[in-house]
Amino acid sequence: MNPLTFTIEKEFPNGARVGNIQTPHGSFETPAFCTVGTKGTVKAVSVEQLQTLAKTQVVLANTYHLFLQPGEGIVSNAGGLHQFMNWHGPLITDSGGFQVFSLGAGFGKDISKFTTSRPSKNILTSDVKTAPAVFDESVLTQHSKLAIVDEEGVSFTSHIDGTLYRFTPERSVEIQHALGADIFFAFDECTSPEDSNSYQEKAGNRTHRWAERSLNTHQNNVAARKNQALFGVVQGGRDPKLRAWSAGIIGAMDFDGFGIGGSFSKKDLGEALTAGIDPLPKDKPRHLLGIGEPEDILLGVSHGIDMFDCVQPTRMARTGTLYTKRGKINLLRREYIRDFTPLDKETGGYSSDKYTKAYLAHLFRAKEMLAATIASIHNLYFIESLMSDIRESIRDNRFNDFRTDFLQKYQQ
RNA sequence: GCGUCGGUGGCAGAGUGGUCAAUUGCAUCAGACUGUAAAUCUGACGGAUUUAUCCUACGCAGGUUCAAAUCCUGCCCGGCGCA
Repeated sequence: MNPLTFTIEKEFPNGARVGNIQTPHGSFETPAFCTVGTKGTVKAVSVEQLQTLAKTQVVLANTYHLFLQPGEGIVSNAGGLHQFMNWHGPLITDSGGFQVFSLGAGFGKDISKFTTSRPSKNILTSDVKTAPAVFDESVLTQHSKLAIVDEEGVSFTSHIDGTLYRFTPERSVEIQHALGADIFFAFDECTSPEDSNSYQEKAGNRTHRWAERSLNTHQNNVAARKNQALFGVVQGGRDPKLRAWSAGIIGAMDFDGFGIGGSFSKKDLGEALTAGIDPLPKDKPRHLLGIGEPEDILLGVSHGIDMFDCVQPTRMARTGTLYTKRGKINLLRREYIRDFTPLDKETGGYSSDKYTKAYLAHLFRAKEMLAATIASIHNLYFIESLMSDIRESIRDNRFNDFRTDFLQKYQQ
């Protein structure tokens, strides 16, 4: 029995599609936004608020973080992550592959999912990418990073206490089995957009081998196979040819769905999607990892992406920025101190008309915790509402118009 | 009244002869953030500006010195102690 059923309700050739995914913990409609709850909590927001106020469909947690704290054994003893965190809806875990990048090549460099327009400082050249024959801890300190990759896996220095740990594809799958999410990801290497094509190819090959190993480990666990779906992750960097290559190889493996990983420059996301989605099987869900600005979601949907996850709505919320139909606003700006209008009347929903900008501006300035909560609920609802509008528009054959209209107002 | 310690930029608080328009924190202003090392980080923060420099500033007024927030004198104000 398959733990995941993906039903496509309507789709356009090589384009947007609407459907739903059933998991052992309920179903969700696609295209879907997966709210990120890295450490088994969506920062500043309770599960009850997610359900009733933010209209959250799916939550995504992180293997690396939960492994470090509290450890997968605790979560497993609690009865799995659903039980532990009291989220009984669809749940996903990410493999820790992104941390290979953010704590490794991207460490301290001002780059994460996208390159910045600013010239990045201290770009390490390919020397650091040379895997040592025998792993030596000093390599980490030598290059001031917390993670380093080799063929077998990745060695991490915990950002919490400096302890050295080792992740392999097998270990990542084992931890994710213990966490027990409905969907989880194969362990991959998220590469830097500043890596050369030859490195992208080398890392891609390794990610493909890791995908195979992740898949084997999962398939050998009969119990886990019944309850958990495994997604493989496409890499390939920014070159469309490499994207297509990686998608062809990962897409041919027996995964339940596919993640599209990597880090981009703003302008080549579209190309990467065009090249990287086509080789994937049409009947399986595609998840664009770590992307969540409205304009990027719309772009992804137009290419046939079914799932997104992103830190952006909650992180922005915590630092004082709200999404509105007319673009993002930073509540810490002087102009909102005396702005007694609702947060975003046009979006509707819980926080949009119950609280004023002046009140939230006050909470942020006073550093009250409730600021983060209200703002997070607002932003999450905004994105959920956008996803819902997107689905409706696909069903009604007017996605392109919707996209144009939305962006025109949003980017004015 | 006597003694003593002190008065520094919006606030707190360093500095105790030149490298001081003055460390740092807070506040303020602006910016960044996309599979969360993030309730975080970056920049600006006396005035003018040809961006080189000039002007005004460390309670007030004088003085010493090539040079004073820093030393001296007087005054004003505050804390503490004794009367």
